[in-house]
Amino acid sequence: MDPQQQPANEDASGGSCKGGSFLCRQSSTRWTPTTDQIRILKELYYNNGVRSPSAEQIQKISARLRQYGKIEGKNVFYWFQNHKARERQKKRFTTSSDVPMQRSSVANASWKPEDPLIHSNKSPSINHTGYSLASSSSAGVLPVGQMGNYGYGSGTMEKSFRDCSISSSGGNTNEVSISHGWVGIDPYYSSCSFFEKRKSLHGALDEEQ
Amino acid sequence: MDPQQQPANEDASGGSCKGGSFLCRQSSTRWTPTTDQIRILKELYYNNGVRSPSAEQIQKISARLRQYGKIEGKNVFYWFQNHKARERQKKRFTTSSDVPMQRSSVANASWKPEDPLIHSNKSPSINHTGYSLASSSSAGVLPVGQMGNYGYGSGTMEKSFRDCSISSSGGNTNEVSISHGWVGIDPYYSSCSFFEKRKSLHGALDEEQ
DNA sequence: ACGATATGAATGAATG
DNA sequence: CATTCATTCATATCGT
Repeated sequence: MDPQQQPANEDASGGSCKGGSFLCRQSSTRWTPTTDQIRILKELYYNNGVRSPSAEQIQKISARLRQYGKIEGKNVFYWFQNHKARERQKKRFTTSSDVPMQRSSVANASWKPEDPLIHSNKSPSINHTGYSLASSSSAGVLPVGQMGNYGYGSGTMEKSFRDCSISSSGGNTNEVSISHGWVGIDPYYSSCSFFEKRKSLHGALDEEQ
Repeated sequence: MDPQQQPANEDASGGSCKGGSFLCRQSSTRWTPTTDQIRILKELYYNNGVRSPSAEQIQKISARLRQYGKIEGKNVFYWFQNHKARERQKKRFTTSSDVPMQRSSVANASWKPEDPLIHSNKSPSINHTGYSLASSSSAGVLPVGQMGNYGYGSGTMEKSFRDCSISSSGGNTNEVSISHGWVGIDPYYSSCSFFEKRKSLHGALDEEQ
């Protein structure tokens, strides 16, 4: 497995606007998360219980993930939405109105293969904890203890922690040296800058900050 | 009762190969529908107009199909998704150089007459029972036929603009449906579209670069 | 054995 | 939040 397609170069906009004629649709501009980005996202999702990050959190997260490749806020937003939705959906298909039973047998082996396991080549004893979005920086704020709600049902209260500053310079979180480099901050230009972002979502937008 | 009524014998597909043809022994990862399963799926698709079964239907369908071989909910789900998508895709090309179809209201049962032809096995008379999808005792279960038949559009429009038609059918409805966002630079662009403004993310999702 | 095609699976992006 | 669409990847199967 490891469907991770080849190292997606972040140039992303590579193809650019399907040249040819007007009508520029950033084709192929679908964000392709890198393994590291996915790893982190899952960490946030499972370890931190983040399910529907708020605008601020989204920004922070995306900022942090940007270290690993191009990414925008909406990507993070959609990622969480999808991940959550799919998890639920899976349950919906498999779990038929099953009465509360204790046997833990048949209830699984159905949908998602669940964590694809991002096997990075890290040492067997990694433990790069403290990666919680919230820790790493200021001394004061610290993870408010995860609401320990992995089992869902917490959906609405995930706004426990507050500031998640992404102190990039701490030089701390560098727990694993990513293998294939290319990370870097690439100056990705959007060829089609006409409507690249400011107007992509629903077209509206605004002023509000 | 024994909900776990899984016909163990089917397992990989061993016994299901009664088609008298090939395909026997393929323990691979991916689900390989048996001829019977395909037959039924197509029946549902074409005869019943099922295109996007909902969770419950999926459960029922998969339960029924399980008689013919191993199958899980997700398989059914994906099957319909793919079938629908591919049919559309295929048609997209077929209808490419044709008169601008007027796209009348496709609000009726009329799945295109193309492809039905389910070449089933040699069995001269298969005769699968009627519809007994309903497996539970509870009432309410009925033939899965939920032909909603939303035509979606055979729109052969250029790319993927969903039809932005304001239902103007003669009058039995007064719903104005518009929503699509995305400002395009396309010639057709004119009506539908625009803001949705949901004040929750947009501002945040968008980020400065 | 390959290469082409069909089709299952996965997931980003949207819409309602 | 549920549902749906589009795209792409992975693999099975078939043709030559």
